[in-house]
Amino acid sequence: MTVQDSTTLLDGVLVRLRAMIADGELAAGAPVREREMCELLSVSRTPLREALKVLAAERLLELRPNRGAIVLGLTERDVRDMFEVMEALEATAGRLACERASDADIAEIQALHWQMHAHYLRAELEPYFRLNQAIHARIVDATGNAVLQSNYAALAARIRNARYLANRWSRERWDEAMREHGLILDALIARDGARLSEILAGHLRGKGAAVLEHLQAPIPAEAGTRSAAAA
Amino acid sequence: MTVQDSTTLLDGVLVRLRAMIADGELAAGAPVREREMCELLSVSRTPLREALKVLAAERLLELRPNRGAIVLGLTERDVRDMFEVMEALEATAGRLACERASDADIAEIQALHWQMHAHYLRAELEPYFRLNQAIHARIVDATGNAVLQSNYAALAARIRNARYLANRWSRERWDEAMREHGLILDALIARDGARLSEILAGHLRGKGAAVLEHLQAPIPAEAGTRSAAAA
DNA sequence: ATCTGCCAGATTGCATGCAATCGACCAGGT
DNA sequence: ACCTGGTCGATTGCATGCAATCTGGCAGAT
Repeated sequence: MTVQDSTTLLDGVLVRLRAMIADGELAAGAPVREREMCELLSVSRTPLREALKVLAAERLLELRPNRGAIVLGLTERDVRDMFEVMEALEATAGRLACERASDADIAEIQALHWQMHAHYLRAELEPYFRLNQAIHARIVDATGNAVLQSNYAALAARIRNARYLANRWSRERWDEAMREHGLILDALIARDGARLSEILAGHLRGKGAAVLEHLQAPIPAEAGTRSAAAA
Repeated sequence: MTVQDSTTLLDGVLVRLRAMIADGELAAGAPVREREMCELLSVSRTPLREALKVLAAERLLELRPNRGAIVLGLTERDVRDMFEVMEALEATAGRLACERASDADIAEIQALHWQMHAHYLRAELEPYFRLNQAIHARIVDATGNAVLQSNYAALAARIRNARYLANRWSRERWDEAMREHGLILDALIARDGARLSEILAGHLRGKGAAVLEHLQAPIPAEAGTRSAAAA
């Protein structure tokens, strides 16, 4: 699939660049040169430049005037801040989802849960994570709140681009997370909003703590000052 | 102040357009034609087009391929969704602010509070609202969480552009809001995070309910489908 | 040896030209 | 009278050219 398949070149470039960042193809700190990227994507500078501006507004890139763009990494502070906000969003999502989710929504989340559980048993990290993210996203979606959804998705995308976070889970943490997911499912099925909200918040705190712990030693190429480009 | 004073034309255009939308100079549903706006701002199409893309990503505009951009209005659903998210964010902000705010932060918020109170007594709506927004923003800032800050600011900006929301407060609602603000200040000074969090959430719910109530009758020019342009 | 000033290459910021697309209007047919 | 098909004007999407800015290296002075 090339960039040209989209309705507009800009859209295609956006999709492609976001994927490249999320997949680590463009690592944190990597410079993004206009002409170079133009050749790679086979588009002219105009749509590419427009895409860079949008991605900068999403805090995925940093634009340094006259000096090009670089992929924004996450500082420890960023991760901490983001988990705090995600905790707030998911807690609210849990409460609302219990009120508003359709039975079909819950059934689907349940199905995802057991799929994930199977991967957990087989210690298949990659698909486990994919389903994990899907479950959390589905809970948020089940609130029917589009604003909540998009804010959550934006944060999730930014965190995902720090791929190294996913490595080196301790077995204990994994077991604990899986246990928590069991409680999450129970609360959702019981439509106990207060309980689900609390569990999700605790789950996020645990996740955040684990991530931050593993963020101490392996400090990857870190770059990017906090200068607000266009937010 | 013209657009040219900024470091880059794009930045200038962004600031200017955001202000025009927030001030209602560009009303909801109004089309934004490139050439027209270029003349108005005295820039060429390139920086203007880049700005439009960014504003679309911020959900302030909607880009319709080959048909130009229009200013996005807020549906009742949008407002409801946004207040739900703001409630979550402010609740978290209240809790964190009590832990982390410096005494100077609190003193400043206190000063803003009494200024606002003075305007309340004189029934000066406009400055009252300005200070109201400033107080809430300051509480969020006091958490030191940049992610929380920017997410909150983005929502506040989108809501602010629906200016009609500010009109026709009932006296009762105003009194109640002022009372609540007194409690907010008390809790903050006492650094009682749990209490502040709860009060802020309730305050937001009240605000949201009041806004939605007044949103029933005066349905202004509404426009914009929910098609995600580039989010 | 270190520092300062300058120059050249590279890269971005902006302006503009061209082609493709969309919407409105009008003519013709049923 | 209503509907269908086609054309024209307007507007956007994209490509490219030019000037301004920044980086790195080098020469010369202290």
